[in-house]
Amino acid sequence: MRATQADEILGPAPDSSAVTSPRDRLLNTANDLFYRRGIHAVGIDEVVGAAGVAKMSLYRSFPSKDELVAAYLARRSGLYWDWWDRVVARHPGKPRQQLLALTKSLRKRALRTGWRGCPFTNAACEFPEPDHPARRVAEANKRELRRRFRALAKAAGARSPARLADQLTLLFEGTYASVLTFGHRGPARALVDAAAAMIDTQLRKPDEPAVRRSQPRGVR
Amino acid sequence: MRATQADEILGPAPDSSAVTSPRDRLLNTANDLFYRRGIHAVGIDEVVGAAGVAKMSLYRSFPSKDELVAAYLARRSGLYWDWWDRVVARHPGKPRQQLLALTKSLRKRALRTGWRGCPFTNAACEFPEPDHPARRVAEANKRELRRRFRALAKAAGARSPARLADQLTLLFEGTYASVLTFGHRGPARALVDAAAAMIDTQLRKPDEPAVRRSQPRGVR
DNA sequence: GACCACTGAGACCGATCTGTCTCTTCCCTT
DNA sequence: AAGGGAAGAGACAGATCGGTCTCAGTGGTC
Repeated sequence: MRATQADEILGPAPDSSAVTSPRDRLLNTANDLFYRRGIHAVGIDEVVGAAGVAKMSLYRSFPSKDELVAAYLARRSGLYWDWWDRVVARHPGKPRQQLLALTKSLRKRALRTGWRGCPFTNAACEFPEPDHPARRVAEANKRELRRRFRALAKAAGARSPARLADQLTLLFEGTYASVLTFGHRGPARALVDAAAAMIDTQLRKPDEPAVRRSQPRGVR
Repeated sequence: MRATQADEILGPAPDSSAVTSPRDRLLNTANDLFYRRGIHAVGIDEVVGAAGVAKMSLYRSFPSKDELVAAYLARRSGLYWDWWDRVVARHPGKPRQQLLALTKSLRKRALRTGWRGCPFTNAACEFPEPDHPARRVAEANKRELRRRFRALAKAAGARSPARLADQLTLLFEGTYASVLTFGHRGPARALVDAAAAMIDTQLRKPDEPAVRRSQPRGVR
């Protein structure tokens, strides 16, 4: 009953206390505080206090704050691929439908209040140092994202899978980033239409007429 | 000789010292340090030291660090619109060419090493508080971006200017964000092709065949 | 030459940062 | 019942944070 279907990406609530181990409580609290408020803006004392855990318990489980951050991101990355696999599994053998389903699911997430974009991109924004443990986790997640997009684009028969993958990656990253300044009523609402246009353009034969399937009931 | 043509967005170099006022030196240094390393990661003492300025001179010009950050972003926003206007001015009366020129210029910037995406999005990432002065500047910049995209999309004759504007905003934000984790060899290279596809899809009549103009010499 | 506003230099403040150490309590196992 | 390991509580350290204050120098203006 931890990661429910309604909370596909975010993971369990931060207040699951007492019954779990200090380490789990710390990770839950770190997930909540670091994501909502930013990593630099949240101190160890606050994490420890909100988790209801002694400070020494933190340093018994993690060698440093940086490693706690990396662990928080690593767990979040696992949840992210869980979500991805769940969405993809709904359309087995139909890569085009899988790509569209991913964008639709992300769009739904982006319109929710309280969502603050991609934890990996946000962490990379806060930590420019190339060898920071948090950045390593974030970059690994992004490499995997690009790899999966390429695989799906290739399976869907895109003329240039690498390019379609990069275009979709741009749209995903744009959705993540746009909520930071525009909020949940911003351009993220255009994600599905944009992705559909990209996919159409890449899968249609060059001289084939454009079939504008999502045009009539479009947003705005 | 300050903001040269070769350095369209970034502004003057940080080491323009001595001759300028303490306030200008502080803004130059803040622009360099805050953008490269992040805002929370750079303390007042470091800014003051790198600028070669007394700490009191900072607090004589700015009431707080937050206001220095806001001033840095405000100046940067002005440089951003200077760049925009310059690019747009190259194709007077041709909004479609203007949109494409903007994406091409941004792509060129995105491929440069040392570029670390959008200072406004990055600042918004670091400061989630809704009433932070830096956030206010960042959000104003983004509102203006969206407004300008809508105006250009409308002038270009898009079927749905608001939607095309949002799609292009997504691509811009995606380009900004993607360099944070993928670096300058990441999916940002697909920006121009993606934007061209979006524009094509929106400006072509629904039953018109797709004219894939940038396909033959595409990247990858 | 006197005056004055501005600047640099640096001490200083309280708060907060990450991380360490000690001591006590509690629960589980045998 | 006894023992032991884990965890809570909190003091403590050293560094750094943003911000204030004082004082000496300096360059320009009447």
